[in-house]
Amino acid sequence: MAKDFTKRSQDYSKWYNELVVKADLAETSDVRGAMIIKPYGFAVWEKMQAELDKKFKQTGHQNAYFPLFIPKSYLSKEADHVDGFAKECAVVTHYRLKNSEDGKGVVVDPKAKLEEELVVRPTSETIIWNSFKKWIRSYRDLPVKINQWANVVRWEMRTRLFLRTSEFLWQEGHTAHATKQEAVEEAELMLNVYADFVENFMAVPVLKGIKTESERFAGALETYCIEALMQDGKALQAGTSHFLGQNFAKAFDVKYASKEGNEELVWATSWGVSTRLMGALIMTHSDDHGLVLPPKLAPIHVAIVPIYRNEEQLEAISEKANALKSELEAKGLTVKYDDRDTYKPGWKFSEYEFKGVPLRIAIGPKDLEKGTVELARRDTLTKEFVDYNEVSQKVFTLLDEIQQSLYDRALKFREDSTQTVNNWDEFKAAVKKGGFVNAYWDGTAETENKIKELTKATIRLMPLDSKANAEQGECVLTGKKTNLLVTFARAY
RNA sequence: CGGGGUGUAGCGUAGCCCGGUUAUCGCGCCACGUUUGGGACGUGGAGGCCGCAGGUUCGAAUCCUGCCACCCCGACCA
Repeated sequence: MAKDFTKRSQDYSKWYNELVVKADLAETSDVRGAMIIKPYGFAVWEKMQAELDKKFKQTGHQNAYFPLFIPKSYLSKEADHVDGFAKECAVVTHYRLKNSEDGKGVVVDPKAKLEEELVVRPTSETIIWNSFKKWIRSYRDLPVKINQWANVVRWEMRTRLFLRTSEFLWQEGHTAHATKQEAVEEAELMLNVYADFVENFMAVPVLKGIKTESERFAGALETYCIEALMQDGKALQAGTSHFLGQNFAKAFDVKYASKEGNEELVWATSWGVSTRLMGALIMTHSDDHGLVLPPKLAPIHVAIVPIYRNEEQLEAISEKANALKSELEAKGLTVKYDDRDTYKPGWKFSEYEFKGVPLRIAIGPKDLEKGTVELARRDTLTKEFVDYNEVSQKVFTLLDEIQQSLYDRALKFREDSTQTVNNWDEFKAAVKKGGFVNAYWDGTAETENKIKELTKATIRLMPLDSKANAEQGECVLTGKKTNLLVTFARAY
């Protein structure tokens, strides 16, 4: 399995592709750009969903479901929005097939052309706001705070498993508020929910900030984002939250009667994270031995492998293993006792290692004699013998430790990979080296584009409070005085 | 959608330049036996429209044309 597995230093993207497939997370499908998420990969995604869903509900949101198909005319109601997505929309034009003339298959029935073509949703603002219009009459109907778990389609030229696929899974939150302040607070709140989740559950440290105008979501006034740094020094946008102002309320004519009896446009937000988080997870923690999963997202916390020479030994070991399994499961862990006799222990060790199972316990004849087990941790690849009576406690301690140490390790990597530069030569060298590069920027799209052209680096984010920054510096490209100290990187 | 590369068994490959018996090897798979503290070994077995469609030829995995898919590098993006 991990034999002939590409090392990160040899070819990082090959390493990633092989890891995703060999760890049984996902595979490519016959449909261009679309992926098949396999049970093991989906189990990780389900853990992410479960935690996020809990957080959304705790912050007052309700789940709902809106159609996959959006009437083409809806999409064009908000000008910036349609501009942003038009180039990557799949369109449904017909609703029926018929047998082909030569009898060898089916063809689209030209008679079954749709009056109005349907767009497969690239995101759902328009169809949701079309409903909000019907739902919202008075200030008493506000706020409306909806989330939906769904698939969306964005026709991509180049795709990579989890990182960019034509169809992907995500959640999209859509809220409507009476005041600007409330909407801005909502967008900021959800950004914090994401950051909290990504850092504490995925053990992936993130920077929080806002996007420049050119990187902003199509139709938003402000896009808040969290950015993570991958091991190859490239940044990955892990989640976004948008303050949409009144753009969609205007486009869909969503007004409410205020307490004072005035007719007012409502204020909007939307926010989402996708299966792309799986890519962030993989590229933050995994190593040349395969996947590394933080305990909070691991579908299997502990794998127990018996080592035996005869049936008698297996029985004695199984008794101990099953007792331990029950004890750990009673405390909420997922434990796999792998007593298959079709694979040898060494093979199983490698398999669980490759699949990122945080802890592995081996029980053999020597352990039976000494009353111990061998406990191995995935993140450090270290092993130790532990008294059987203490192993349960030790497992919990170690899982916490692994969760924390993965985060600490990733944070240290990010800090070591963050540079602050003051002039163009330093900037070029820093971007070439990789990682986050902090530099002053004069605030113009022109300079931003020029920098992107010259170095492939983009502004990943501006600090949340950048507008309040009193410090002055010189733009790294133009030398103009500016107070905008922003973070650049090459990005996924 | 531009430039480059690759398509041979589930996976990785030899053969292709220079056309010619039954398409090579490894891994994996199946059966039986021996094994089991870091990817076991033996014996036997199954598995191929040589990416697809045309063409050249007595004869094509091999030569020609077109198409498709995947990978890498650009443009676009979560």
